[in-house]
Amino acid sequence: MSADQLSRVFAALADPTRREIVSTLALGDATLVELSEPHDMSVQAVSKHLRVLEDAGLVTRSRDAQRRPAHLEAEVFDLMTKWIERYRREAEQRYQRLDALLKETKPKRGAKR
Amino acid sequence: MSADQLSRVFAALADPTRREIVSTLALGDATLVELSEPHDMSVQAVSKHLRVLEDAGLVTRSRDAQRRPAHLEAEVFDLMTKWIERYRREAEQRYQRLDALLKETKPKRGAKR
DNA sequence: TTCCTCCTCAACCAAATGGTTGAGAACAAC
DNA sequence: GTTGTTCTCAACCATTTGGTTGAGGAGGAA
Repeated sequence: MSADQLSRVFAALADPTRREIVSTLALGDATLVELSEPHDMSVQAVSKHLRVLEDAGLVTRSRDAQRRPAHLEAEVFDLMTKWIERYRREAEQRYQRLDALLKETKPKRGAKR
Repeated sequence: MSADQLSRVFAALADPTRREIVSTLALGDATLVELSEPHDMSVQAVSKHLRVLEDAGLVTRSRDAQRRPAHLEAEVFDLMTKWIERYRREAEQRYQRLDALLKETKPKRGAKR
């Protein structure tokens, strides 16, 4: 929906550490310390990454005593794929039209608006 | 392929201005000034955005006198969709397995590695 | 109670990001 | 030639980002 959320989702996945977190969570929910173990950085740093994923709506967190298990929200991926597919399809169609055109005539691309 | 390029592609699309540029280019190649007109910022600023898209491999540029028409490269989108689809599918499968499991027994999630 | 684990908050820092202005190269047109 | 357009480069600035350390709250276990 909002351009803002789309921006946050793309920005969240632009970081390799956060993509690894996502790939871990795809295998099952996990706590902060569990998510931190594979990474060579402080727990606080991973906590910040998790927060970014949460703000983007890619991750939700529940409560289990002092633990806060993180859970991957797969639906948000659809936001991206829809956006991507739209422009990929347009670009491909345009490419095919151009291709067809080239087979007939030698067009002079009129650049003006 | 490289995690680096994937990071650059996601980062490039995290900005609304750059997404608008992509959506414009999906309709056809365009020069810098043409791309700048709709945006309330300097040509140099748009040039920087275009550079980011270029570095991510989303855009290529040709040469026409002093003009440098930008062209959208649709193939790069596949990089993203492949990455996304992979984890979306995993997460969905896991969800369905968990769902099936819940219908049989009451499982205690063993959090330890 | 005391102790240990999990997590968060705050302050700080260096580097990257997104914008600006000004100068100038390359080229077409007059 | 001069003039105007397109684009790039460099310097600068404010804000954001991605990390650190230190302190401390909440809660289970001894």
